[in-house]
Amino acid sequence: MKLYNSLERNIVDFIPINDSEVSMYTCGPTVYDYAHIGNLRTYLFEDILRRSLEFLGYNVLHVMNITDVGHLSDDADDGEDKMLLSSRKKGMSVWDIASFYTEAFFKDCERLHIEKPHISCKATEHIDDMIALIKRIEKAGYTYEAGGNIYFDTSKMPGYGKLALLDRQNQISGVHIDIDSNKHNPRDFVLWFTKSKFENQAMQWDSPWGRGYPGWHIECSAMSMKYLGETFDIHCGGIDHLSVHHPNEIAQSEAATGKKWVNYWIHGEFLLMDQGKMSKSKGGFITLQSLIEDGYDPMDYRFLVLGAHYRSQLVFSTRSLDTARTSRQNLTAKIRSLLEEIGVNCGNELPYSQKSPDNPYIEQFKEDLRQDLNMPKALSRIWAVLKDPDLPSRERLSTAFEMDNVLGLGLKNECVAASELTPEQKTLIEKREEARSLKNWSESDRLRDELLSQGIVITDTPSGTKWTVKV
RNA sequence: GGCGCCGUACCCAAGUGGUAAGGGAGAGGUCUGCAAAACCUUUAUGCAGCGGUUCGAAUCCGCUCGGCGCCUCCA
Repeated sequence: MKLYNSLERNIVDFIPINDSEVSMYTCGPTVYDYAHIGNLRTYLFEDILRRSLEFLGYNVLHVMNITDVGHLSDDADDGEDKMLLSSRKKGMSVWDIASFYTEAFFKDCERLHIEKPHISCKATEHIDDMIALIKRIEKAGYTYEAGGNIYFDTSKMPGYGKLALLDRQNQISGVHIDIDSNKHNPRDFVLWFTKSKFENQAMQWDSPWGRGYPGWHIECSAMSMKYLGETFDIHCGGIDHLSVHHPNEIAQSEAATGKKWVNYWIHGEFLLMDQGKMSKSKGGFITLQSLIEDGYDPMDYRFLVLGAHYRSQLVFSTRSLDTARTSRQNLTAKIRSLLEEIGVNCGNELPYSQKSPDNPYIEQFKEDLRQDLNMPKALSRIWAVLKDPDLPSRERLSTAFEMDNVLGLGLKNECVAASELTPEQKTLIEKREEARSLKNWSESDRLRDELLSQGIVITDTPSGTKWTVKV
């Protein structure tokens, strides 16, 4: 397996710490609002990575955090707390906001066939772990107190910012940087806040440094190490985390343990709108729900995402989603016609075996996955299989279903309805057959239109008249 | 201003120095009373432009033009 490791800025061989066991941590959502489809692209990418690893024979332990602690809208000690802002707007408590959007998030994931992490951990349930970790960092000498807050001193960390190539960047630029005057260095960040300027700050905890709440970055370090150990294989997230969040996570984790923390950093690129990136803070974002209300199937969006490599920016448009929908519908239609051909109806046992079919397509498919998750290419293999005239229908299907373990399009749920027609509709079809045999075309066309208005699509084939339910 | 990424047909998109996958859309055809579907065929002597390295470049190097992201909360 080859993967692009952001740490090395290169595609490298993936070698887990323990043979075929893979420990993987993915940065989860901050639950103060719905996820937008840009957020969801990242979770789709992580799902595909996990499924690919599993398909290639690895045992994956997947941990994801739920950020349900309020965070400041910027890294300085000012700005609005997003959770608080949201709770004020909706007239709910911060705790209710968190649980409401957590549920909404998992519902979206389910609709997109994103596998649930083995462990989903809430920040608010791990405050003790964070405090313990900050203590370790403090003991190791990487912190200072200023203005009531505990800061991480980045100047004490030799390789700080390696991931983001920060050493190559010109920090003092013309662009504004609101420097928190308590910081010794602009890149320093808060581990623990005690000075909240918000009234009625609902989320506060006691700590050795005073009553307050944790900094933004510490939760990922504390929880990932708790469940995956002090060094683990893979850490994923959106590309935006490459420059601030992840370097800070690395700095504090490695300061605490003195060892390398994560071996492979894998980042998903952004989904862009015509005008630029989609962002929570700028508003105007698209949710999965809104796509569904516009008549799309969540699988249309999954299909769209599968069509681009995870490290490429993907520009979203109605047109591209329409194309994905058409293409996916063609794919499922092909599946259904093969099922029909071998006489499998809804409810029947599918012609699927656990054993990998003995044809070259699966091996090619695996090779595509091994090449840094080349999903567009992997996806093209399914067309090749389904269209291969030399392969028996049954084998085409079982190969496609096998591939779908990674693609996650739910192809096994496709089936041909055995009988859903009302007696009246059956009569209409019979009447039409009669009219056709008498070459009474106007009558037969009228009956076809009538059935169509009831959602029944009639097609005449060489082997007789067939009907399908309009999608 | 600094850092990084990208420019492949009408659209999306893969491409690992050796002669351009796949999907949409379009065009022709087979079939058909018609329609739809299905199937077949077809659509880039060229990969932003210009130089260079090489027997050979979409792939490597340089420059130019254009797009995007980051440097500030962000998937």
